[in-house]
Amino acid sequence: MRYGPNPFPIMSKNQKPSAEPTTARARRSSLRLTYVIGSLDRVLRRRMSEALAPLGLTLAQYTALSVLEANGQASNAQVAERSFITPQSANEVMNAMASRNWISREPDPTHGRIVLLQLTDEGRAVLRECELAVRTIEKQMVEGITADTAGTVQGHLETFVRNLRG
Amino acid sequence: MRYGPNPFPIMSKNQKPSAEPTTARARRSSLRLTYVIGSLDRVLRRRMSEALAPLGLTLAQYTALSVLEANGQASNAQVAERSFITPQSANEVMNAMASRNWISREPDPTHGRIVLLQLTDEGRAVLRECELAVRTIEKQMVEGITADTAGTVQGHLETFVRNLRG
DNA sequence: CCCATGTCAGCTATACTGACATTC
DNA sequence: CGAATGTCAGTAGAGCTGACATGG
Repeated sequence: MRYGPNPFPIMSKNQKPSAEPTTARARRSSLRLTYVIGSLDRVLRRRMSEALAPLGLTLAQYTALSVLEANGQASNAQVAERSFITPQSANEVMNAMASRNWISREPDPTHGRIVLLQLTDEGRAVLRECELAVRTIEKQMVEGITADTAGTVQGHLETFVRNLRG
Repeated sequence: MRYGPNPFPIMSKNQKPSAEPTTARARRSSLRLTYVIGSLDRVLRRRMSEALAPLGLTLAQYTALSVLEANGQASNAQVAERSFITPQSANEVMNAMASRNWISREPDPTHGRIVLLQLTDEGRAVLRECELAVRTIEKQMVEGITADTAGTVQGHLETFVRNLRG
């Protein structure tokens, strides 16, 4: 089975088309919010990875670049926190990106242990290309709802994250 | 570093507390919706896995059980579709659950190749326990917003999934 | 001393691609 | 034959835990 752009026919042919329609719909809508979030992340992750692959980076790398741009400058530990991964994992991602000259590493002047990470011009250029690709996907995703509504949804999701963090 | 309930101080001590506040906030809110979705899924996945581990199952298994309950009966291929994984991956999950007597497998009377999967009573019981645990997390997640709003958000997310699928 | 940070190493989980048989 | 399904492999990459050094 293909997992490209159009791979998911919801119903296979030999499934009864509408056995117990009410019950089935009631059941489906009772699927937990957590399930929907997981599903969305799955599809999104697949689509984004596909879009980023031709540009030569992984989703984790794109995330790290985004975090760095949003913060201007950050330690590896900070990037890890905001990418929701361990510092060790973040470190690996950073190694890959440093070797491509997408990020620079310089010691924090106020703290000898910390290494400050920052986007290079080259990294910024790559990031811009990525955002073009991602924006297309995001646009398709929110098709049919207003930008305002999308913003509201995003706000709620951010609340969810905060609530779960403690 | 711990990754439990309270592990994420957003700012480390030696970061300038509010350098360029306006710009910083503008930047943060410009973080893509995709990033927020990914973050939420990460945290949620961690929390749910932690909650399910004591019950003896993985998140993938819980998802499969949920899908089976929502559909009553399904082939492995169908479960795979709705779990957004490949049939091969689904098969592995199903093997684990069949060996624990959480699901039953019987040949489809109308199609010799298809194996219909179904929850056993035991599987249903386990699923109920899981839902208790998950409900707690979900409740914490949506704290502060009404059930109605949560439903609206879920509706939008479902639209997102549909839009991305094609 | 304690804690945070960075980072090397090995491991595990998960889901993937490939290949093949079977059924209609 | 072609399409869908099930399933046995092997693989790959992502992230984790452990361990250790270092700075404040």
